[in-house]
Amino acid sequence: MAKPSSPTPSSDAFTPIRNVRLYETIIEQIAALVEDGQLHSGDRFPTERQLQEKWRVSRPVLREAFRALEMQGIVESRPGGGRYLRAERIPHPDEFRSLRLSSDRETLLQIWQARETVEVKAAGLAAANASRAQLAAIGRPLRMLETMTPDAYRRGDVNHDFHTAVARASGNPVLEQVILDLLGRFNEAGFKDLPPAKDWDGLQADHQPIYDAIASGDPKAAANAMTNHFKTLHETLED
Amino acid sequence: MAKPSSPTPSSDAFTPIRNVRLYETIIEQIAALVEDGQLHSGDRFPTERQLQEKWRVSRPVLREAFRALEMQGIVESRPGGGRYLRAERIPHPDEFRSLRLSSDRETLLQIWQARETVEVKAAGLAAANASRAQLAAIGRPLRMLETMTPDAYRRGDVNHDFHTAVARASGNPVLEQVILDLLGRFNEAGFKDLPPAKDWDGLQADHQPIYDAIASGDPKAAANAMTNHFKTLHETLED
DNA sequence: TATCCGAAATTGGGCTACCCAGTTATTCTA
DNA sequence: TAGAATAACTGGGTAGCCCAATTTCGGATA
Repeated sequence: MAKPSSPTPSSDAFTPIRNVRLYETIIEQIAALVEDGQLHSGDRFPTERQLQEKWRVSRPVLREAFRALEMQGIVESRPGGGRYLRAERIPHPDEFRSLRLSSDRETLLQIWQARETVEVKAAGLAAANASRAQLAAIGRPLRMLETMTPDAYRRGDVNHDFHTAVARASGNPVLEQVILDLLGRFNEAGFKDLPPAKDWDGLQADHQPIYDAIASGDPKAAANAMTNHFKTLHETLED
Repeated sequence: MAKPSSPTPSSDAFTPIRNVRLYETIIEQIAALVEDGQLHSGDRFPTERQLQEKWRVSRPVLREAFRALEMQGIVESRPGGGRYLRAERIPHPDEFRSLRLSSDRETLLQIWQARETVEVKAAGLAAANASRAQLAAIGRPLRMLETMTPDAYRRGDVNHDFHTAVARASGNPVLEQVILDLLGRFNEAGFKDLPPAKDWDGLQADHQPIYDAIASGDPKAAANAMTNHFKTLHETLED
């Protein structure tokens, strides 16, 4: 039974760009389960064997779907004890992809705007909360830049390490994760398409005032310095 | 070969809280591949059969790992054509979980702070960019509140819909997604532990000034109104 | 010689069937 | 009735198979 269910049934005429994977439709089924109110946070899922029969799919695909959700902390699996829902909202499968795949100029600027929003805040918090060790972590990339040859320590890494350190020093792990995520997307989306190290060294100089403001424990100055940093680079982004 | 590799080998004495799944270690292997510089964005992965032999795991677990990464847009699978890397950074398996699972008071406040940061910005942008339809979407939950009985339209939904609409009206999908994510986490983390609708109606009244400011196209006023909203509720959070 | 076409090998998508160890429920015993 | 032994159940993992889409590559053709 359950005829091998061809991955791409007779989809009309021209097959769409991407044929849907089975595990994605399963995730949608799970989402429907939650939205219908049949399942709430903390509840236990039906067993693999039950769902397998209900949705007419094999266990492996079921597990693929649950694994994807599990990695995002939405579902918890207890060997021998069943699976449990841990969230109230199941994200649509291509929610992430849609944003990540678009690497046009517009998206890049949108990421930039989002980054500025959160990183300015983080700089202010860092000025207020940074421990000595965290401050050192912020300064390290800058000193690297002075000491070493430009090529020895890749430029992108300097930038990444600096912003990461500031994010961490904010003392707010949630904010930190948001920043890390945006930073990652930014690098993927179009860092390579940026100025070929034109006045790159000059831009890097922007980092120093930020460090100084944080070091002196002045939140407003730190926020301003970070704002300037983003403003300066924003102009470069529009060459 | 590859002895069934018991899920939990003879882990020393007391087994830790959570025994590691195989697919997680595979993700770490993939991450190592990327960090070692053996693989860059756009490159093609070795085939399932090759990796299966290299890491001594079965194909299903390999696919579980890749699926989890695929859903996050980090990997792309082309049936018959191989798998391709789409990012430069592979997140650690419990990067998400660690934050989502902690639902203590401290985390709740951290989420709150992050939300304030991005939502204040979104309110300002919405005042500048909101279309007529988007403005209507913001006003709808408020009118619902007036018209209907308190129970007919669940309170949590009003709040959720309002903030979601503002986020969308910002015109920045990236910012919108960040807000949606934080909003979701907030609701999961501890919304239920909040005041049992004490002066809830009064708090909802805070939404009106935000709407008015956005409607009148005044970014600063909108940002201020949103800031006040968060400040007011912040006090409530500390009862 | 350059180009096009078709067969063959390759690759991911999916399924069935099986075994294992931890968890939970049940039953039997003291 | 409390407690221990046992059976049933559940997720973790493996092996092997078939299918359809994609590459690859060699041969026929212009």
